[in-house]
Amino acid sequence: MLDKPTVEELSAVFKALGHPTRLKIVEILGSTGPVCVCELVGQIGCDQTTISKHLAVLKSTGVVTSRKEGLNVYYELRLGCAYDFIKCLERYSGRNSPGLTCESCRQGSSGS
Amino acid sequence: MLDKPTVEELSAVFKALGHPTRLKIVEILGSTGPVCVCELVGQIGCDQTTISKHLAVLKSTGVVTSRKEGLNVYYELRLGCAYDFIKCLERYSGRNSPGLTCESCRQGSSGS
DNA sequence: TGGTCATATAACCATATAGTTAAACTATTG
DNA sequence: CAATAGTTTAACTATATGGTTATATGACCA
Repeated sequence: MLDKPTVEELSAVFKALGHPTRLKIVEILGSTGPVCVCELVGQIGCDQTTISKHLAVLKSTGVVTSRKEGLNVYYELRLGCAYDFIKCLERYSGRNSPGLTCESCRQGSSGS
Repeated sequence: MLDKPTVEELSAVFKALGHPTRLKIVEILGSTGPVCVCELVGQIGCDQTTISKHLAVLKSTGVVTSRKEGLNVYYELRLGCAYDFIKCLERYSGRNSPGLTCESCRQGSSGS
């Protein structure tokens, strides 16, 4: 049985996603599957140590997992849910949309 | 047509949700509908000015809206999507679950 | 075993964030 | 119009965060 996470744990997930670089990482992982750090560095164009620190944040909050393969470390999105939510938000942009709820996310989620 | 938000705008939404108090606010708004500030203060047990500042963050990122009614200001969840995602995450707790994706969020979200 | 590549960690600094207190609005009531 | 209630804003301080540089770890190869 899964014990319900505390609000602190939950908000830590949001916080982890609350940085442009980390969000880009999640988008890349979500759209292309597991990639190694150097690949992320190449695509995002940040310093390697910066990416590495961001990955550590994502990993510590359970958003991604990692596995070592030879010299490389491959990161994979664990919280596919997050990617779905991002896609959801992208359609319901910040200020332009009057709409409240994203139907494609809503489904069996209404039970308390 | 809605223009796709930038990754900065998107991450700002996550960042806004990335604080325990703000997440509590969203949970309350999501589960009970619009409430006034004093109600939130009562339920959460923070200083009123602190709540007010958190509400400003949520509002500026488009997560909630507000309307004045007499002396009170009522806040309402605009991004129902966020509440769904929270519920989703609650079922797929941080470390305990091996599962990757929350089916109740996933649906028509896969198209880029 | 020494060198090199991919990644992670440590130390440091500048900036952002959150909480607190005090003061300012704003709308209602008398 | 004064007093009051609900809410917001401003100013301040302590702490957290993010980026940078330098260094460490760990795996592969000569």
